[in-house]
Amino acid sequence: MRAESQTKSPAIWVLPVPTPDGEFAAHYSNCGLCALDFPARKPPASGVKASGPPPGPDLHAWHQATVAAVAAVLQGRSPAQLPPLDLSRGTDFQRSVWKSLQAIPPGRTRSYGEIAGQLGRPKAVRAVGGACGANPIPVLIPCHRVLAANQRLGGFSGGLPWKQKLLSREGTPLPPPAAPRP
DNA sequence: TCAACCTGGTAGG
DNA sequence: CCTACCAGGTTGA
Repeated sequence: MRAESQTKSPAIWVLPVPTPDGEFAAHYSNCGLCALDFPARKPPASGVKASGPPPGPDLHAWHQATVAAVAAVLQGRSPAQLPPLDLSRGTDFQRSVWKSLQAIPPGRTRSYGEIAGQLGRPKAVRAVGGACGANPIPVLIPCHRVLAANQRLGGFSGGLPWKQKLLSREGTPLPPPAAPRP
């Protein structure tokens, strides 16, 4: 046995994550959850998309944890447990940002500048925004809890409506109809 | 090398 | 309150 072609074929399994807000799609590598997609209007992956080598030890256990974790966040609560996260495809900077995001509890928010300063790069505010946008596992890695200065919403790759919905679920006071206006 | 980014702060109306 | 503009770190082509 030898590594046949693991260079370009990560072998990803995609499983559906049913929730009251739609069906998310969880992508797993042999190292854990590597991506989470928001509900699509027409999810092509309503099943398993296996291809190549065998999955991790317990793909089922991982997925069970994912489903429970996503459900918890959608209810504005902190997940009791997370599946192993495979963030290997991110840069060091991005991983450090994502790690900081995981430290933000539900109902609390930070600004891009706060995250940047926390990482020792107070000027890298824009880079932090970029890292948030590159977050492969939204919801579980709460990039939605990062607001712009002035408590404005800022942006969101997954769509601002989702950012608002997630924040309101955890009781975060959204900027009044006077300040916002992206 | 260059442009794009989920920003931030300042200046002016 | 709102637009305009510049400074700025990191990333991917």
